[in-house]
Amino acid sequence: MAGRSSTSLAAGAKPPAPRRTRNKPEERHREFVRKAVELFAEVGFEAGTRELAQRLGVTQPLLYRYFPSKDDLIAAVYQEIYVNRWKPEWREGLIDESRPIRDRLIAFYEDYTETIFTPEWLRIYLFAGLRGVDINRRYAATVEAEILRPITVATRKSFGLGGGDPPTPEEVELSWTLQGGIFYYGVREIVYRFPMTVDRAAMIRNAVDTFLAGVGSVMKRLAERESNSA
Amino acid sequence: MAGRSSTSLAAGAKPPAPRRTRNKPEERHREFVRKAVELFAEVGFEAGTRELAQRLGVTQPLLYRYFPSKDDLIAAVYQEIYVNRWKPEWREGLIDESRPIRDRLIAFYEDYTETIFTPEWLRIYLFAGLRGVDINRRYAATVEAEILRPITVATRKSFGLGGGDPPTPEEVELSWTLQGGIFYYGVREIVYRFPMTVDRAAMIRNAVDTFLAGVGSVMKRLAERESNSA
DNA sequence: CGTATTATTTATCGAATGATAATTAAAGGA
DNA sequence: TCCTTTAATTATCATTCGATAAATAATACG
Repeated sequence: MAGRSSTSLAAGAKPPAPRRTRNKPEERHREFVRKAVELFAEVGFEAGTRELAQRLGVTQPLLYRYFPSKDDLIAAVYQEIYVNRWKPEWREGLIDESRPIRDRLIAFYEDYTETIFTPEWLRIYLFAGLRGVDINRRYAATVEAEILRPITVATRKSFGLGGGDPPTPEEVELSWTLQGGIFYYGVREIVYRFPMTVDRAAMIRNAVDTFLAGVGSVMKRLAERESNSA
Repeated sequence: MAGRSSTSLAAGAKPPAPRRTRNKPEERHREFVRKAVELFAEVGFEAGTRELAQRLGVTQPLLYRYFPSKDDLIAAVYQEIYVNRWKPEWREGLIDESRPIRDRLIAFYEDYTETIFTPEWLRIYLFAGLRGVDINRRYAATVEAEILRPITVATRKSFGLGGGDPPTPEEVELSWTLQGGIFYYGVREIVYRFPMTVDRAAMIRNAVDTFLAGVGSVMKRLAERESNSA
């Protein structure tokens, strides 16, 4: 709430009394990034710096005191969303062999979707991917390493298949299909505002159950082909 | 090939001899749309009309003789991609009960992904969804009606479950998960340029097999719950 | 209280944007 | 061949954009 007032002044002739409150740089920095996340999620990265300044109740050149360029501001937005909101406990929960695989998967996807199924997360993610590939490629690499490989290994173990060796690309791709299916539910709901007829929890449960009920036979076939060719 | 020449003139001082070839409006229209698809896929809809004109070897105001505004040009691009490239035979193939469900699904997804797994299709689709929701919502509604409901019905039949009545939302959502999983493979490959380790055909085969091997038990559970609550 | 620091403002630049009006010249028909 | 039509051009306007320089005033500190 630092710096309320804005445009709702009686539409007189004179400039609206330049309110000038002096804030700590750290707080301003955080405030700027937070509002930038909001604005970029709505409009995209073409959103003007003037629009952002107006929403902050601040003049436009002030932004350039905190961020050397608009691209630096965008970089801070990426950091905020895709680094700060990542939870290491996701991986930890998935490799916790004391719980059934089904519980682990459902618990993970319920928490994960709670984090990413927001307009801010999803829309900025899509904007980023269309602007340049590095952010999304790096994020996808992290997801594969920290989420999908653990899921693949845990699933394979649950079917009594070899647990030690690293999962094959084709096995990991099976987990990607589950991940993508759930992800796309969020895109339809949040980004495309498609009228959803099944609630999120039921979707996750059914997707995970279909995956676990079906992936065993495919993994077995892949394992046999692997051992035959070896 | 109407109007070659462009910027590769000897970098003299004088204007590059205004080449003025007169073309039929219909051809120009198609040519403009085709190049607009190309440009918008690369840069997004913020791409300048001057850039487009330059790529066409034409002056910028000429665009406004064929399209009253940039938004009309964008609308023509949507028409070209999401209407003209839709194949009614997709639905026909999926409801063809003379072939096994597995063959139908694999054949459909191989042909469908061949159509949509291009930078033009995918990137413009994502751009469109971030610009406004109507295009994508309408497309998703078409996919659900023409593709996913047939898939759901055919799958249910293949498990000996009731074939007549319309599929429940939860059943359709199961097919959406498959659709989304495959769709997201294309986004990773084409848009994010993620290094793919499994080729498209294998991915489709494994995704469909996992779906068919797993969806039966979930559909049966849904059917039982349905009949119990009735 | 008075002075130094710096957060914030005002003013402005240059480039790029979508769009319009007026002008020019290529093609088709008599 | 001339004349009508209209495709395509040149010239230009009003906005908006990211960014910079200089002026101003709120705070911290002595």
